[in-house]
Amino acid sequence: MPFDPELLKKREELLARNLELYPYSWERSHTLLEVRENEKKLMDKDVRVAGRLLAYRGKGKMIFIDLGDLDGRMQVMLRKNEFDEGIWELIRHGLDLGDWLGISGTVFVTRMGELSVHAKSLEMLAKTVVRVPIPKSKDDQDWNKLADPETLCRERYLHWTTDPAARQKMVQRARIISEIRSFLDGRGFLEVTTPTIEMNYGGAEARPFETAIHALSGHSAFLRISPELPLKRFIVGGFPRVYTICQNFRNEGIDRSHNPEFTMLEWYEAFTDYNFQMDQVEQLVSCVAEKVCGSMKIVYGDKEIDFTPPWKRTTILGSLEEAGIDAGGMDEAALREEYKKRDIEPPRPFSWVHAVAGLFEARIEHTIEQPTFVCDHPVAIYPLTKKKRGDDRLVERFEPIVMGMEIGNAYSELTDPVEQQERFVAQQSLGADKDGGENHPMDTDFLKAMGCGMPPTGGVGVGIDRLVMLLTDSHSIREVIAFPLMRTREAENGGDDGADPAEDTEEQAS
RNA sequence: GCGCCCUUAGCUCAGUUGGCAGAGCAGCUGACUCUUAAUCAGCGGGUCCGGGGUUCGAAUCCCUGAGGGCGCACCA
Repeated sequence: MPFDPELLKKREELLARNLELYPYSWERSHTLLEVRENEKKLMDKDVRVAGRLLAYRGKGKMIFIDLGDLDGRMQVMLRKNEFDEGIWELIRHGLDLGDWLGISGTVFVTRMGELSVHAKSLEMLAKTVVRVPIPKSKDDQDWNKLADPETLCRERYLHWTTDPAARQKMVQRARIISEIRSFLDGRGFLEVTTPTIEMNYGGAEARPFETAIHALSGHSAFLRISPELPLKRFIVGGFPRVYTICQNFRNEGIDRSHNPEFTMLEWYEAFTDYNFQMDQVEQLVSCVAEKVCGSMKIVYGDKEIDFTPPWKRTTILGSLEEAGIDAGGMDEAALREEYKKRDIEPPRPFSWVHAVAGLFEARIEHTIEQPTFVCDHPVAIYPLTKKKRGDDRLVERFEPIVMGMEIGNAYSELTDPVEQQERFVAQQSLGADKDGGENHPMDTDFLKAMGCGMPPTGGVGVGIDRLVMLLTDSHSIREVIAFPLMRTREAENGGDDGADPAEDTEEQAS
């Protein structure tokens, strides 16, 4: 049982005294922050405030409590001679840290100089039956602060309840998404919705989550790995500027910058190429940073990141050359030597394109700190991109990289339907060569759509979670995703059946 | 998937060489009408992550399972 027996008992006793513990509503006049911000105007005036009980300092016939709400905290003073006996009894023995309370009273300042509410009445808005680990704090120090990273993620309501900074992170995330919308809406983009469940998946190189549709006799279906192909159908259909903000699902690794389910922004703009979109990305991100963080220069860990345009622009081959690796002038054999010389594990299958991409990831990517566009990637890996003008080995693609993290991906989108078909075929044979044997399905309907005529288009994807990480100084994707994926806890019922399931799976596997 | 580490009261953590399970905060009882990590006096609180083993004796050592953290691999 998740409930605390002592608190359950207390709840029963209070209910038996005809006290309302879970009322239907409560009229609040100000948030705690509003009271603080309007101190002068509200001085000696009546207010009705509500919040969670965060601290209780009893001094016999006079009690001070602290209430907290979304973004504020306020002291409340209660005096015995100003309450009925029954309510005073509730105040003395019925309150626990975590309870939601409604206070009506007068704004004043204590002799110690603290802005407070002198309570005239107190009402219980929600009696807790779980011990909420409210920390004590003074200045910048905290005591007994919930610290177990597992609990913080699994029981996020406790994290939010006990840590204002964790709540603030969610507020910042919402603001960032809101500012992105208003930026794109302001430039004439249409926000559209694309399917989460698809009969065919595509738009990225990733293993999908597979499911089954009962209504279609168990026909297999997939969770979207990218909204790219549906969005391009919008372009074909005559919408020149579209975007979506959606969850993508990739059945792959989980670590500090990867969650199986993550939020993606993608937009497509007809009649533009990747050069145009580079300008647009730096404008979007710098604008959002300024609106949400108050400046284009932000702090991340012990570094300062400057999002002020223009950002540095480089290429895969150019950045390798800067690092003393002339990959552009090397053939496959020379690249193989380079891997040996630098003791880097070579990609498999080994080819010029994979070798170049691999060298960049191993040697360059993590060293990039300030916002940088890395352009012109090897062709074979990116089947949805136009070839680089003047170099058939490359495609017109860029990735904005900040603090070693890819925060996006953009193309001059491939619009020649016949070349698209050829690239899909080439990608399939490439997939068959890999040890995973991962094979992407051919989306012939998408080819038909492109065959109907797709205007020149620049497309951009931005990983919202990673952008939020940067703008909120978060160093794990779990800090900015409200409910990150966690393994379920098993064998909570006890018993000695712990070993059996493992044996079963081993048998099935062999 | 591989390696290393962690799991003790509601929370944060001690726990020596294998020898009665500990502290602070929270909680309970009492005192206190301007406190603010309130203070003071007293009290209660445990599946030491689960299961098995070694031992006269296990939080501690061994095996095994679960969950978590970090690193590696995977992930354009």
